[in-house]
Amino acid sequence: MMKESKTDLAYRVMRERIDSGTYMPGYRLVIAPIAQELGISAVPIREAIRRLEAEGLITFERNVGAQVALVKETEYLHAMQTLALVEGFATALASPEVTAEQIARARRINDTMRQTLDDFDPQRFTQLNLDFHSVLFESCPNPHVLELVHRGWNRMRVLRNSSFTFVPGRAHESVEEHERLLALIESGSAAELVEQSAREHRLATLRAVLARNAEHHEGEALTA
Amino acid sequence: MMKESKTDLAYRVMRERIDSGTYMPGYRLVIAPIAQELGISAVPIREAIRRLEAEGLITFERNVGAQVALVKETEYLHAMQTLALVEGFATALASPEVTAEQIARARRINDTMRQTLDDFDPQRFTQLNLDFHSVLFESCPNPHVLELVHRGWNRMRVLRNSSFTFVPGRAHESVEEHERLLALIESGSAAELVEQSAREHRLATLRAVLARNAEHHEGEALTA
DNA sequence: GAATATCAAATCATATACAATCGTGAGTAT
DNA sequence: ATACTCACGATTGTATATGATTTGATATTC
Repeated sequence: MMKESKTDLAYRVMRERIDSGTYMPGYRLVIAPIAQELGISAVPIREAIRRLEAEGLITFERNVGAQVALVKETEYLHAMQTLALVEGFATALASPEVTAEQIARARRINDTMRQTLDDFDPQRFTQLNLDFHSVLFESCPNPHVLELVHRGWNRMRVLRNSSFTFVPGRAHESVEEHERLLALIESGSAAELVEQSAREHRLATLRAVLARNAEHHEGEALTA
Repeated sequence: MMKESKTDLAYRVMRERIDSGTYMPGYRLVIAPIAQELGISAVPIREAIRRLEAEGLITFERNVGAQVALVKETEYLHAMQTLALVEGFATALASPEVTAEQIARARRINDTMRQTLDDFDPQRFTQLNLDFHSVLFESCPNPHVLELVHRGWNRMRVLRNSSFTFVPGRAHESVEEHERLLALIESGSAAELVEQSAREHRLATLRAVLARNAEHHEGEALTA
């Protein structure tokens, strides 16, 4: 087994900290202290930062440095819209290839989601949601599209500790939509229908979050 | 005016050489000689390589190095399929915002394309095609989607000097489809219709290339 | 003769040292 | 008070040197 490179180590550590919220959006990633803490030099840190930048988790400015990406409402809208697009397509591409076993597995996950609706844990629900869709994506033959899906998920991860958290009231509908989506795939529906349905599923979540935030800040109107 | 950083210089030079075909697909990008030639050290070269990798123009393997991306037929299919997806969506998003001036500009470009059909130059036609769609994308409000479009174009650029060149016979249809697309946008058609139409436009090109290559190699069958 | 071990050259990976650049705040003129 | 300049500290950018890994050729064993 090959030892993990320093660059990969730096990437992994920073990535974990962004995911866990240790580095909140806006946090400045200063190279020198991180290098000292990890006991490695600055160069691998720089390369890891480039990588995180390419994935959109952080922003980088020349001679100024890197910071965990800040996400404004329009940014969030655009990211989710894009995610809806690629998830919808990935689901449609996978649809004809999905096996009965995968359907069953996805349905089990969705049942678990339904059970957790009583005492709701956003973190856990989000993870189960990822698992659910991951099962469907297993059969997607186009790795490019899957890569874009993962990019989108990364982008969302940064927001877990921001104001764009999941809307509890939305969870019920989400579970029902999952069920309908499975039925659609099971019955061998046309790709366009599956794509449309999966896309709409994500867009509905987007609209729920935006509506909640609009109430909360009672500020700017927005066109979904 | 800020001086260009060494990393940017290295990126620009390598990028140009990949685009122009000086570095063909499969060409190994060895750091040391490039550094010596440009009169800079290895570190900026490495970072530029990371960036090119993130954009998908080159592949990189640990302790082995980088080479200009090789694209097999299935790879090409997936990349084009993805491009069709994001271009279609970008066009649909832009559609309601497109101005009469932009329509006129796009139509002029398309007219130029029609004129070049007589003595056909793939390189020039491809460029005009990019210009045409770029005009429509000017109004696209979602920068994420636009970024994905550009990623897709980068991916295609590598192929200019491979076996996946444009099919001359396809050019005529392409010009006509452009005209129909403009009419659709002008008449304020529904987003779904525009998206479907723009996506299909790209997929038709994909099918033409695949069909040509299938004849040429008369080898493997493929499911478009 | 085929498979495997050995070694050297090429290349990548990282550490260290120093140069270039940027942001900030004190000081000064208006 | 405001705007401007400048110098300093913090931080990034790059060069050089050295260590680590891969690869391919050659030798060796069975």
